Amino acid sequence: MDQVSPQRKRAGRRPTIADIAKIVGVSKVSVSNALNGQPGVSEATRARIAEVAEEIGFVRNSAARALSGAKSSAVGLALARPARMLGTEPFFMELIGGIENVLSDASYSLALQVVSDHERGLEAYRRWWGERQIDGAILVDLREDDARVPALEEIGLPTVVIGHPSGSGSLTPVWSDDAAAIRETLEYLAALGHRRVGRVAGLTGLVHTSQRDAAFAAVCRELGLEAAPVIHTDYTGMEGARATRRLLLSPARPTAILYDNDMTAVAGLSVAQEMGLRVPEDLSIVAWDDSPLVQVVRPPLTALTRDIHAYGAHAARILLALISGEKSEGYEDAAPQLTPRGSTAAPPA
Amino acid sequence: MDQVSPQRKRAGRRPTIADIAKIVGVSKVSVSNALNGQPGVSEATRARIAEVAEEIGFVRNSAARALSGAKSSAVGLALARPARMLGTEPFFMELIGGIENVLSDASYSLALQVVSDHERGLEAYRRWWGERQIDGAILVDLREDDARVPALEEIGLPTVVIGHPSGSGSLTPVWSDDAAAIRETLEYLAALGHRRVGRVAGLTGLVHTSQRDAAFAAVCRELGLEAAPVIHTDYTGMEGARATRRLLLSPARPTAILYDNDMTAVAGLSVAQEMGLRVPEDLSIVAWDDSPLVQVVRPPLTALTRDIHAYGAHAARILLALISGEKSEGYEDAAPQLTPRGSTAAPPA
DNA sequence: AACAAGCAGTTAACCGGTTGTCCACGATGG
DNA sequence: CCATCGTGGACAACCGGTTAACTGCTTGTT
Repeated sequence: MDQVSPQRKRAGRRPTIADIAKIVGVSKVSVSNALNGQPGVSEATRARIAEVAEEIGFVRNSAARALSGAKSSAVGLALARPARMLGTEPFFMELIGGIENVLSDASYSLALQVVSDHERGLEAYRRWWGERQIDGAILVDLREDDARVPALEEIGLPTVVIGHPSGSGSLTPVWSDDAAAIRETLEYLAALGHRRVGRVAGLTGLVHTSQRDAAFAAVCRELGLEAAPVIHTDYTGMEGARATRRLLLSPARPTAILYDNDMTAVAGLSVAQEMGLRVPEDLSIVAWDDSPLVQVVRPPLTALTRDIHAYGAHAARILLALISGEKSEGYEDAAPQLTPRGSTAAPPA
Repeated sequence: MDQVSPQRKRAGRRPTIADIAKIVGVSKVSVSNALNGQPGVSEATRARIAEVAEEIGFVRNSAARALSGAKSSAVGLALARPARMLGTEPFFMELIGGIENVLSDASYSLALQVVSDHERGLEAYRRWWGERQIDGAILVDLREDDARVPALEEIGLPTVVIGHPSGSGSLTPVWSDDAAAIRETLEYLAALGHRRVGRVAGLTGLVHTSQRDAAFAAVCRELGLEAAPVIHTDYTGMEGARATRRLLLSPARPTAILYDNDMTAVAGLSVAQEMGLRVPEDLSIVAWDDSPLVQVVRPPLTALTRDIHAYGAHAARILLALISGEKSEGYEDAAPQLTPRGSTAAPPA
């Protein structure tokens, strides 16, 4: 009866299990058990409860449930980027799409926060965890000596790191073999006859950047290629253009350039064409990450294709497994595949 | 004392206000009030409580707070897109960046769900609301006769619609004057001497598409321009290329084309160049939405610039106001500004 | 002097589920 | 015929924080 006069009976009060209990004539507990498939409720009552719940439009109050120690059915992802740069990165949207796909099948939702740097990102994870908002976390943009790794290890939050195991500590990594992709690309360029290959790389400090740097140097040496200087950028078109200009004006101008993302590659293409170089006759271009962008320019760019969507999906799947208590060694995703298009050819004689 | 023996005393129990209360020697309520800046607590006690809270690393349990009818400090955004298409749309990432910026200052987080269609999107909003996961919602991709509008009106969730007031019902709209932008563009093209202008539009059924369609037709008539057929696309490069091809092969080939987003414009540029047309000498191109993408191609594209980041920020700010009970008429953002670049010039004689 | 008002706190109840404990009832078994 | 067991279900306590109502006590008013 005390249900009838709460201090502030809101007009559109949402139905609770107590309402169902009253209607069916059983206790709250039975309703809870019935709705959760717990034993101790007869089939008949169970059916009746389900029916009434449906009828009055009952929705579980996840706050109440979480309060009683249950899961919160959400995972967190803090993206450390200057917000204005996000739009230029198809990568993350695709990744998020893949993650979401898996999560929503499990009725999990994704808490997303865009922060300015890793420090604030860590704060976000801490807050989410403190408030029991999330059951697990996904870490991206792994850096060398990333402070977030030990921090998340300490609070014991199930976490999947998108990045190479070498930097993920005891957290579960999901990664791809970038070195293999570099090798495939350089072998391809060497076979075409290129002897001097440049590289426009991404942000220094990121684990995958230095891994690619290392692989690039190693494979060049191995294949007897002359490695032009590696120039690091922030992935924007502007820096990609500048880096390309520097490479093309250097005394030892490369005959092919490998870019770390699609945007810098497209910018590089424009710069080359502006400088009167024909692509691919005078300069070959390879972009890391296939995307509509690299396919829409002329010539369409040879690219390292990977299924980013699947990548995100794998990460999410493993995270869900971790949350449900399973152990996981992580997952090595397929290495990026070289997709030759019109931007690569034999170097000028 | 009952604190000491809960049925399952987890090892790393997180501190609660009861712990603080015990240490400081006051009641839970005083702690709650102190921490929330409520009156009824002396400055001294307040300081002491803050100190202890900091010391033992207290974090509010938002589930418990939400259970007591408080806000959940999150807003929801369900994005209805085939997940794989997201990456191609800088627009949304920028928008989300802007939203996030404002939200995080208010310690709000954004619940994001990528769904396949509006129906599933509505489900997401319903679930979030039912579970008290969100205090407000943001609606994008407004369609004509959008079923989500009456649904959200009915459940009474504070909602901001990104889209024109004509379709937002009693929900609060945030929009920009697309008609003005169309007018500015067409006047500019007319002044250059163009007489026949084509348009590669976005998805039919979206409110802003038909608004632009209508404005385009009206202004063409007004200026005495011959409107080439409007071709609708799904915003992808592929359809943009196809549409461009159709326009350029039509008997009444336009001398200028206005595209509804950056991707189709860039695709159109490539198609034109492939067909041997020089841009801007033979064909002028204008892209809706400025982005790194349109600036990185050659020639860089004349574009309708708008500050999407600010757009998202405005929406978020208004939503927060709605949540705190204020009324709002909505907000008309600045109309997109024409930014002339190298892709527009006088038509061939 | 008497009373209202304000301040700093307290206690109890409550939000909506979940969990541990206990009970009544009927069937089973020896 | 009585002890045992299994089953559907009830009851109370609890999760952690918020709100309403109330209690002393100090201060200001008239």
